[in-house]
Amino acid sequence: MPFTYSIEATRNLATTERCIQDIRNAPVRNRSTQFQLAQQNMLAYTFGEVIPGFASAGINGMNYRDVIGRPVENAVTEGTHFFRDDFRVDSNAKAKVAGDIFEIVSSAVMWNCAARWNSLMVGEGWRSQPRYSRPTLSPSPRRQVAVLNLPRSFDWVSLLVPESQEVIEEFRAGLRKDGLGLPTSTPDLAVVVLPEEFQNDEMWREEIAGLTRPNQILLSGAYQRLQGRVQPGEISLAVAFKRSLRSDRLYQPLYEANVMQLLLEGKLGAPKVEFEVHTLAPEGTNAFVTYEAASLYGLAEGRSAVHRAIRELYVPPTAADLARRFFAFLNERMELVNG
Amino acid sequence: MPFTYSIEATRNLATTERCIQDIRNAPVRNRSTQFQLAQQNMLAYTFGEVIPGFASAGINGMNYRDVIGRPVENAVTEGTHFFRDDFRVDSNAKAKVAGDIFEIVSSAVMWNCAARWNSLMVGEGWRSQPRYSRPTLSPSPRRQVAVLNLPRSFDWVSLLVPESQEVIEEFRAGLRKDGLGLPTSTPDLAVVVLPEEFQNDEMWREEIAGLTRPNQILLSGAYQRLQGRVQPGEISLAVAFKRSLRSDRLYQPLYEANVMQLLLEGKLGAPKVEFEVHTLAPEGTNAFVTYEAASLYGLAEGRSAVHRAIRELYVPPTAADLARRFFAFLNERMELVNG
DNA sequence: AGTCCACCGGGGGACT
DNA sequence: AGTCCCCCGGTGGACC
Repeated sequence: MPFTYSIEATRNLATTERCIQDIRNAPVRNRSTQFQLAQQNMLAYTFGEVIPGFASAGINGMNYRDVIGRPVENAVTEGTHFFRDDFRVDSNAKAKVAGDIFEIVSSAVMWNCAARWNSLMVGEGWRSQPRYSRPTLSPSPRRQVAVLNLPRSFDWVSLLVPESQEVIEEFRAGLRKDGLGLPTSTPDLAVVVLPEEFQNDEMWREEIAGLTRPNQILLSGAYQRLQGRVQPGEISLAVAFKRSLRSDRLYQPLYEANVMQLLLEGKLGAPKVEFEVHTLAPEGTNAFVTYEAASLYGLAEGRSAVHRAIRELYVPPTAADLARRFFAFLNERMELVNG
Repeated sequence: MPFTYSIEATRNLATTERCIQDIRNAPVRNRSTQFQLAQQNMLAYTFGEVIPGFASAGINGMNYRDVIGRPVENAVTEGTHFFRDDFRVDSNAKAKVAGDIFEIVSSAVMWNCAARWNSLMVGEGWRSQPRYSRPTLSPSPRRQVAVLNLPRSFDWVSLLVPESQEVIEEFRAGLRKDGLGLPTSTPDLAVVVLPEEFQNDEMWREEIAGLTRPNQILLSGAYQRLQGRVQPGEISLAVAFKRSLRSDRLYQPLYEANVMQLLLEGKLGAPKVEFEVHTLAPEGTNAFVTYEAASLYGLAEGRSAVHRAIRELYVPPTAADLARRFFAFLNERMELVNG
């Protein structure tokens, strides 16, 4: 399972493990798709033994856009190898898969950061390979975190402890009388304080070696373990991943950040909700301006401590930069948690 | 310029007027586009003598999705005629053009509605062809409206009179001190009260006969005439057009409606801002739920008159339905304007 | 010629 | 097998 395409590795794959699935004889109803980009196989192929930022110096310091582009590149090489001139995938297929890969790989990088951080927090010291500077915050098992890659269709409110969900439910019940609502959806990823009952579990301190299918399932299913167990102030960071930007595609995170701030800060007394957006291709400067928008709830309340809805639009140059930045964030933000 | 593809009509077009432009020998830098869907030519071809809702009964009552799909259909027919197997356009090209056509044609329907409405308002009586039921509001020249199809990159604040822009600017100046902002963008269309200085102009009462290029320019440039001349309470309706929906593509209108409500209702004392979304393919019911969201500004203020940010997600069955609904809206909303 | 803007439909996977 | 979810890149035109 090489990061760099290998004809030998490809040859050894069972057809069900290949990156390209030929569905010309088993078409999906109402679609003309001939070949599918098997996203999970692609991740296992290219990142089966590699988590960027926790791999070789070459990969850790490689342009992150190129790293994220590699699975599609490898898949296209495979498809061309097996199907020659017949091979074709729609640009929308590549777009969909590239977007998911950016999200899943970045989540894996942050998962490993969290594992390393947690290991420091329980007093195991600071792992040295690959080298990142040691955080300065004084270690405490209560300052461990969980990185949750949230699934499609998720509702971040379901992470909260029942009492907090109840507060939100009552608020909504009041709105419903007037035919109103305040539906919540989700960021792509949430970093939360690891609940007390998990603070001795080793799994939260184990760095994964690659995105094999079992590891994919571990990461994508992790959120289920924490549903109903997070205090409002323990949602430490929310992230939206967008491989590239368009001016019309900026608003789901901006709106959701506003709603989270209204509910968590306004109704549940949580500290500032940190919501950021990651991209590899901002395409101009307009997005940075859009994301200077003040959080509407704070504005309306006329509070003194008004802040942006989106804390930052971040363009990771390399996986190592992403990791460094996340460590720095944890070092600062986790000070809020009593050690 | 037929609504139904005509080989004769196509044959008579100069190559610059054709719906398909062959750019294989003049490629756009960094693009692989071979044939362009000349959107403005397509509108002139299919709708050059037709404004749905103001045309024959067959077109007025035709499934609006099919009406809106016709320009691309005709263009593909033309392209296949001239270029046979060489002809290909990316689905993203069709997507872009179909979206713009939905916006421009719907704006034209509403433009003609406004013309008919205005004619009634200045005492010229109610035009009878095609037949729509006569509004009941007592006519007044001050109750005329302008339908503005707003361009890309627009800022709706620029419509407002200088005093109101000044209020917003001061509010923003306060935010800027904290590194914050509250940028505004735009709905696709705004219906505003026709300013006094235009209330005798005939152009606002003239129904257009079709989307010839000059008429396209008239409609798309109309907003320039009203910039700086609209009172905050005179933005009667804002519309976002989305030919089809996806759950991630709902939020620009939702967010912008919230910002408009904060600024117009909250800072400028305007009555309820009516912002709606039109689509031809909602794809499930989720969007209807998302758009039940209460306006965040009203919520935070704890005002009594909280309302939805988006008043309605509307799926026009036919152009005639769209026209009828707009007349009904005007009949109700324009009562707010002193006659 | 170059840059920016905002359009949306074809998607792989989760779930039923 | 059917439905839903949320991914984004290729676009025609405006403006420079």
